[in-house]
Amino acid sequence: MVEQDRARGTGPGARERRPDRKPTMADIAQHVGVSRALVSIVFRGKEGASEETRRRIFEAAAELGYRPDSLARGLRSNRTRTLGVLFDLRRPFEVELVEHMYPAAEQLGYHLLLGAVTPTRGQEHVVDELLRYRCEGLIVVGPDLDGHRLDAIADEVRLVEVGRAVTRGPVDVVRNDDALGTRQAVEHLVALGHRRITHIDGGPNPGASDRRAGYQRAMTDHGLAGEIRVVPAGYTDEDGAAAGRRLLDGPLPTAVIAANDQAAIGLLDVMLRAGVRVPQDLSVVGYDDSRFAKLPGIDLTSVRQDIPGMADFAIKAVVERLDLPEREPKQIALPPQLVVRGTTAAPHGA
Amino acid sequence: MVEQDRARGTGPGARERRPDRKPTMADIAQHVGVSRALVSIVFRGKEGASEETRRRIFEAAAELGYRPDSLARGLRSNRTRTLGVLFDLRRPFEVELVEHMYPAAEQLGYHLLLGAVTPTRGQEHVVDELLRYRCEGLIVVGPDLDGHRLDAIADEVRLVEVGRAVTRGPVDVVRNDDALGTRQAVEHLVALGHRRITHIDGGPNPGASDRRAGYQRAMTDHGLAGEIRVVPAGYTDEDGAAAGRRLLDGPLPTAVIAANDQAAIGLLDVMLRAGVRVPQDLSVVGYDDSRFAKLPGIDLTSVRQDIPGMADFAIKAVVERLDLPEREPKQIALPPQLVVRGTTAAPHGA
DNA sequence: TCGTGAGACTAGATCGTGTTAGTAGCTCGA
DNA sequence: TCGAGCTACTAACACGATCTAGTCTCACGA
Repeated sequence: MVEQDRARGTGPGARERRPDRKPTMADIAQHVGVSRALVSIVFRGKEGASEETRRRIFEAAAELGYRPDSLARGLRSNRTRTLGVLFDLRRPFEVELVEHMYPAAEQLGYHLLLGAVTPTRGQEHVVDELLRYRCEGLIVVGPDLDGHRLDAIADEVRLVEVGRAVTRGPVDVVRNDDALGTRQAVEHLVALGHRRITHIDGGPNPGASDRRAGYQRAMTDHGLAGEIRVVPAGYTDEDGAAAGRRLLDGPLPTAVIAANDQAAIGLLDVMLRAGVRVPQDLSVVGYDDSRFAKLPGIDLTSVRQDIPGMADFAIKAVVERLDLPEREPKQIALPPQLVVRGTTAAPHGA
Repeated sequence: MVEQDRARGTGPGARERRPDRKPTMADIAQHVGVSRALVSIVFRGKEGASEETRRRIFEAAAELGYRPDSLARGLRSNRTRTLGVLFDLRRPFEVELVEHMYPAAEQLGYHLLLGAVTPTRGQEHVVDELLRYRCEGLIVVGPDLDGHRLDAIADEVRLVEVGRAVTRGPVDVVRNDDALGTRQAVEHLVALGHRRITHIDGGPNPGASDRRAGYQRAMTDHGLAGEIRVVPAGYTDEDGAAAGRRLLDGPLPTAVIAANDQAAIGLLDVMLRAGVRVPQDLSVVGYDDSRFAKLPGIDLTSVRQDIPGMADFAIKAVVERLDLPEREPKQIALPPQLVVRGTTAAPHGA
């Protein structure tokens, strides 16, 4: 049997396996006395092996400490069942998103290959790395790449973008309905009796323009177009603090909606130091419902993005396009939810 | 030439490459008119190819959009140059550690394969997955696995543990010198004039017992053995808040050292609500120097672990053991650094 | 007795690369 | 003229799995 000769050592002492080499299917085959192909059949759960043989093969595998080789499997079968996820480790929002992708992928029988963008590794670099590992699909969280580059990537692999508003080409897109989030914030405040509601703007950051537009439209819809006021800022503590100092120069509004939690926290700090009581003198709403918002000392009313929903959609979208190659790409914006905590209340005069 | 016939289509129209198949070295070889082996030589930068041929091969590769296949490469060469990293996505400390591992690995020519532990994927599961991808080394951050299991893993692959205090077996270990951190905190407070310094304990959590021991020894060394007081708590906001409420029942110390930042923040909140001024009435020190500590509204004095140092050591340790198989495993504890912010000051009476 | 079909199993090609052993062609010195 | 030693290159096997196209055995019906 040529098959069996391959497994090293037909000479004396052939029985023992080399301790420095990891066992392969050939080792199991030899141990059980069947062909390598049959071992493969058993491991893939295909029919064509007797119950008795299945049992013996599994036993031998356990005894030898066999572990299937993903590289060989992927190479031969052209199906790695692997999805690449490109994200930024420094953004807690993205990390949380990734965390929720795991169970979704697992349920559909796919693995996740994480590609972290860091200061030393740009998105371009990470995409390249992921594709070398033969990901079948790619999920790009918060893409920085320009449209042309993304088109080129979509040409090579199924692509899903998370968090980008406008896209063309054969790409699924899932994002938060940012405008709806600030609208919810406005409506919450209006219901409490507020009218003088100011928006702390997020500048050029992702989602910021939609958040601003949502604020403006909601204000207008409630007959408060005359009260619209937007203070330019950004997504950092410092941006929020600077905006807070600017607010203190003039007459205070009764409520502010910040573009995100960080900015809200920076603003909160400035206000508290200036003796402005929150929520009695000023209501504050953040955006993201981050871990910071939940801290006992902060307890910030904030807009929560549907992270599990986005993760789930992203995974299902790639897998669907893998299974049904001609499926049309979908673009979806999931509704966020306002989480009311301690920084909002009825205005003083109400 | 048998070699060239393998590249599909020797019949009419053979020139065009199939758009649905990714180009391989064989395609480049055919395009340039050399053997596949030579293409491999050029890509690996080995000698044995003329400058002219090198140039033509690189040109063809660029033109065809060739991308080396990591699976095939790893399979054949038995060198994946990949290090598996097992960590918990929900722990910002570990995420930050991983972030710093990237440049260290890159510099040594290794890739990182991230294996995230989540509620649905235990450490055992993740280790298995990483080994299937033929990682050459494994870095386990905050291992939960018992010693026997880790020994078994160390038998299959080079292993480095991050953050575990005691281990045996052929394993490198890098951790923070937790005891030194609390000692630094004690010395900072003593220098400010404090004597009644209480420790908010971390319970059974990783590092907590060392932090407690460091506190106790440092107090004793400064002749304050009689002032030692330990309040049982944990690593969460709630633990810290509960400890704070207990403290309020008796006479307050002038300073507390919490086992981590979260607990410190929970405690801070309780104190501020109770009208205790920080740092005038009570100094508070945290541990970890997390993002929370840096928030403007919190501004917590805290002990910073040397995250870049730990990441660097972990990567270098695995790679060294890969290059020099007989190198003795090292165990190291890196010194932390106290970051003084706004929650510590001289005690009231001083 | 023979053909047929199903069940259990195997041989050999194959995925894309790395690697070893070799060959063709050239120059050079004896 | 020969062999040695170089450079530039090629053929063929290997890695560990999957997959196609079989083979062998046995039972069954005609």
